[in-house]
Amino acid sequence: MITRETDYSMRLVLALADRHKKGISSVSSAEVAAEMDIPYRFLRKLVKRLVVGGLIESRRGKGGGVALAQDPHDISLYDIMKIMGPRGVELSLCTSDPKSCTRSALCKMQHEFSGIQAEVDKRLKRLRMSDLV
Amino acid sequence: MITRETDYSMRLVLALADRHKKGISSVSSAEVAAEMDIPYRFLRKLVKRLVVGGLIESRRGKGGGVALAQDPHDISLYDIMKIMGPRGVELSLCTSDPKSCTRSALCKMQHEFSGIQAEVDKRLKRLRMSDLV
DNA sequence: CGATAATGATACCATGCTTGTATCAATATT
DNA sequence: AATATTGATACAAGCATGGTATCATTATCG
Repeated sequence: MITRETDYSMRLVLALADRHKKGISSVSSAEVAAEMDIPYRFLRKLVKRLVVGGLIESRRGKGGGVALAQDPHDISLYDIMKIMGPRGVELSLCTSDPKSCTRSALCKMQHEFSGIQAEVDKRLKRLRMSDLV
Repeated sequence: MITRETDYSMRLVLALADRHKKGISSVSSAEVAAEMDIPYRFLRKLVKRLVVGGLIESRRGKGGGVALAQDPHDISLYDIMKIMGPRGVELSLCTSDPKSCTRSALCKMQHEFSGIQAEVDKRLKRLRMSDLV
């Protein structure tokens, strides 16, 4: 499921990829919030997580702001979703933690789920920010 | 995401498919709850929804119970997930309700999401209960 | 008829997740 | 020193999930 957090994060990264393309070194969170229609305070929280996650960089003080920490070509939707929470990427407990399923030995579904999970992951990793600017 | 409701519903349907195979016409919710390790009252709610959804049938009174309404071969995991709630099947608002995305015209992601959604749906539909008994 | 075994219908509740908001501290530029 | 930015943390409303409780209805069997 694409949550609001993921949605907003994508918008932010896309805005930064756009600046990157134009050779602009950084932009303030406030500007991105206004441009991409994201609640400012909410965006600030997301910025922090993406910084910790290594996708973007930030600089404090006047004239500061945020910028991509990597080339847009190296950032996939999968990367963003993983930072925004494992629950955004994983379909079921079955695949991520097989022990949580008491009858895993009997369950033929686990294999099927793994296949679906792998396919989804593959496609999310293939979807790079550079393709969307 | 596979929720508890979906998980329990699958267990129920699998138990009924097992009875179907053995030629047993019906079984009580209580028996399935005990056998499949599902909270009884919770299961009762799921039973109702699956009956309304047309996947299973129920008969009241002594000697009553529940049974499959269709052949196990005609019941897919997709069917169960759809009844348990659209949020179980759909990845994002983007694909189900394009109008909810204000910048849909600009958004190249919508197409990608649709592709992933279609692939997941295809696999879920392919996964039939008869394959799991 | 009456006891019993089952589902039908509703309502309720606790917990956690999602989506925000508010406040103050730290820091860099001018 | 003023200002514009991020950093850190706490708080809160709303909704979804998982689960429980109660009473009504219906079918079977003795």
